[in-house]
Amino acid sequence: MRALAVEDDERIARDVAAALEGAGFRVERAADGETAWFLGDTEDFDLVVLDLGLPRMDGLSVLRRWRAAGRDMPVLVLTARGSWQERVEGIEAGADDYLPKPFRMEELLARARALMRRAGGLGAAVQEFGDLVVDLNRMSVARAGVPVNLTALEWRALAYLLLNRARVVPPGELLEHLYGDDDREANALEAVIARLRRKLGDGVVGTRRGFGYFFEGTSG
Amino acid sequence: MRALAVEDDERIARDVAAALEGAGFRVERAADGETAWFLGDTEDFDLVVLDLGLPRMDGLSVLRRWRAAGRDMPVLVLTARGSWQERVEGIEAGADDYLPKPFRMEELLARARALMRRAGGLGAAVQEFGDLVVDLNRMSVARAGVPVNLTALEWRALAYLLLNRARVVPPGELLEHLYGDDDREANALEAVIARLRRKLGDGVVGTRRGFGYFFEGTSG
DNA sequence: CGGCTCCTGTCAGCGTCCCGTCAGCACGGC
DNA sequence: GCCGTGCTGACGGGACGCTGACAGGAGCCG
Repeated sequence: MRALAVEDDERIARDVAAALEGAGFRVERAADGETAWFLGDTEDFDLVVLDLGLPRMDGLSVLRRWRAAGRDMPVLVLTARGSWQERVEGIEAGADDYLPKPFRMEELLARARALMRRAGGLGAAVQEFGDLVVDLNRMSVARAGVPVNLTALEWRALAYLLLNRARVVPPGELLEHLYGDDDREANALEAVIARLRRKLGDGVVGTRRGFGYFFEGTSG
Repeated sequence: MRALAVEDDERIARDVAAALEGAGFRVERAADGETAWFLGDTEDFDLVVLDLGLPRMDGLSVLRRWRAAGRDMPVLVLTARGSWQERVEGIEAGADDYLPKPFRMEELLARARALMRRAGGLGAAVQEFGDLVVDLNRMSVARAGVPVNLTALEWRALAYLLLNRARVVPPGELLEHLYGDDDREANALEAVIARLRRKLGDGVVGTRRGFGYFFEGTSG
């Protein structure tokens, strides 16, 4: 599964690429319209995430050119919130779906998978780690076949650890991801983790004292 | 393959008819609403291209009457460019797609083909989920054999959840899909969902607190 | 034009479930 | 053994979502 991320804002581009890679895509990146157009025209992608405000060639023009040339891969367009005009133009230009900014990475992934499913491909939404089964679309989890009901906050914490598996996530980072503002006591996070652990059992969320939390792929 | 071209501007009508004939359709023409309605009601067409601004009866009324009478042929509506409102009304009235004027004939043909593919192709217009039967062409629903009368808004909500089954749809996304502008209170959506549920019974529309709504394939 | 029906957004009230806080405890490091 | 870090159970305020009622408005019909 190959994806093309077209976005000139370096920070957003990095996040999008990381999220897509975490979902199993091999990701190519383009920071301007001409590069994007060239890549999309000469190579095959299973998914394109396309920002509209691009240097050198506007995103809509890029999309129109692809469509005119018969390139029919699913394209997810990033638009400014509430700008329905952009949306209409996007749809007319051949976009398959649009996502208003700002958005959460999980939502981007969910829509991307929905697109690919519609396109006929199989959106690999279900990931397994030992006896832990995670459905990123339904936002549901099952342990040893038993479905586990997570709240929104718990889910987002787990998903973040999942996307950043392979490294230890500092509590401050997790706090910022979950809330944004930092008005909470640090203990709030600990409470969330505790509830997560009680629901999921051992061997899922680990602690590295003094550093942070991490996802244990190997279920005990 | 028979097509009906409804358009009062003689020049455009001629072009549309020519394009459709070039694509292999046998084309009938109507220049006013009443004639169009009569033809569409009494004869079978595989495709209708419908302009909105018509003498004697508005295009939207024609469309609504057809749908009310159970005529489910694919209808491609021609609207003024950028008229978001017209588009929404058109879809609510039962249009399958719309095309903003001015347009290139190739685009009309492309959309027409896409419509027919959707209507006749394997995209099985009738889908069943347990004792719930949904006809995507007729825009009709039945539960346990009993037909359920949905309003335009309710239908679009259900259809969107259906199209995006396999994932949880955030309320903001559903709101945007239903309305486009964001002027509505969030509660409007809850009201629509509540009415949907009352009509359909349990086991169709589910809620995931903090995330959104989803379609439950497993009817209880 | 006037009356009727149906649709739908808004409002207020209510129940349920979150989840942040607090206090106390367990454990590891030195 | 002491301290600091992190974990846990309990609890209460509050957010979230559901529902019934109501009114404005659009369409339809006479």
